[in-house]
Amino acid sequence: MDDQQRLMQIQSNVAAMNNSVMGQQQGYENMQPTAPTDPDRKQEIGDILQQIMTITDQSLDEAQARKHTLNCHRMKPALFSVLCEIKEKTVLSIRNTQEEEPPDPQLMRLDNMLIAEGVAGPEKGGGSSAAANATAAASGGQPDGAIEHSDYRAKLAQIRQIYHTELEKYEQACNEFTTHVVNLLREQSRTRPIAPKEIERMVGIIRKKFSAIEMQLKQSTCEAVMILRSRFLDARRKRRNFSKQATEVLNEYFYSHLSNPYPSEEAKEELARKCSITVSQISNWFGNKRIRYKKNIGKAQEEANMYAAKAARAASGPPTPHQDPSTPQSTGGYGIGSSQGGMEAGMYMNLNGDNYQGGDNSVNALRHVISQSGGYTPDSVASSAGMFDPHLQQMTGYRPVVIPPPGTGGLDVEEDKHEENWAGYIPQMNQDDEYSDSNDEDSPNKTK
DNA sequence: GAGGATGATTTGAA
DNA sequence: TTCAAATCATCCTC
Repeated sequence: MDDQQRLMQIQSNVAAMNNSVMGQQQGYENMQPTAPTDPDRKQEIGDILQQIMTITDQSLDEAQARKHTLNCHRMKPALFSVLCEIKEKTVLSIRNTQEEEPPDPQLMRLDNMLIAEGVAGPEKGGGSSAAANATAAASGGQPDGAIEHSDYRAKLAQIRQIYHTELEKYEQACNEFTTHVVNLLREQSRTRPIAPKEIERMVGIIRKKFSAIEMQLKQSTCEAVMILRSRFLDARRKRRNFSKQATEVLNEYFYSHLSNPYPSEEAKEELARKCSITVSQISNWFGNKRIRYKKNIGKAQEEANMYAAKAARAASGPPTPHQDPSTPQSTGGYGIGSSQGGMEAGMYMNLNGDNYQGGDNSVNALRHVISQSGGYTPDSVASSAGMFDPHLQQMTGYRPVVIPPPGTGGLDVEEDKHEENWAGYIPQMNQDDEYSDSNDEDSPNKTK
């Protein structure tokens, strides 16, 4: 509907309502020296409306003067109330067409993310705690991790602060602007019909505009957090070798449980504590170790020799004049005699799973270590001076060994569910032959 | 810088 | 979920 039509409608409404406003007009008429006739009155109302319609086309001073004239016009209250009524109807019809909009899913997603990341809502662990976990995993619990973590937290705190500052600014600006517009509308309501609902609607529009700006801010904040996070997670890929001591501990465990190198959860946790790395890193390490052991069994056996010798030295320990023969010293590893709940001290096993009551010398210790490492019989140990013979690198013949007797708690490893698969990779002496000829390519139990 | 070593990740199977 | 295997990415040694 254009201005002209609206004007016509208002005029006809005014004409129709003329009778109803007559009562009001009576008072004014009494105040006026002359009472105009009907056509004159219509003309007058038409003029007033025309003036209202064109008031915006005039200069400020001119409009101000016109406004003043209109305000003082005797017909003003009646006209004003009619216009208010019409306006009210219009506003209601607009309002009715405006459905209550459901919350924007995008905004909800952003809000949820910001809360989860600890940027919005109360300051809590959120993303920073996730970061802490990831950093711990990345750094292996080493001090560097703490540095990275604090760095991440500092940056996240910075983002949080910027976000809240900006949000506050927007809210303040929104409130100021709303107040300004409301005041303006109230001011205007003196000269033109403005219903409270219209003001409400205007406030709603302003808030909507500002919430759109807020959404942009939230989006930018989310992006900043994602960038920070991705940088942080990229750092996770930066590999750091474990400390020498940690590798030693892990290798000792591996070679002293060579028959079944699958540490239980408890053992993993204990190893993780000892090595200052995470349980998942322990799992990774054992996974890699098993694969690489299989792939390069020759080299692995050299390493096994080394650790066997080392364990033997540790087991024999410094000479003690009155050592109890029934309690050989711990290997220092996680197997027998260790604090890990392994087999009782002095209880060793041979290939057949028989217990061997150990003595007090290094041969016994070797028996233990080697039985743990590869399941050599005491005899074979003795014949090979308690070490993996270099020939072992070429050795053939692998079969399951070292079955812990029931009820002993066994080796500190998981149940033997993997043993069958792994058994094929355990170096094993043929009990009839001391060891196979290194060049015996046709040996029936060749290395896989 | 090349190449091996090594920790982490991905993928598929059980 | 855990594991094996393959692969990636980085470190380390020469």
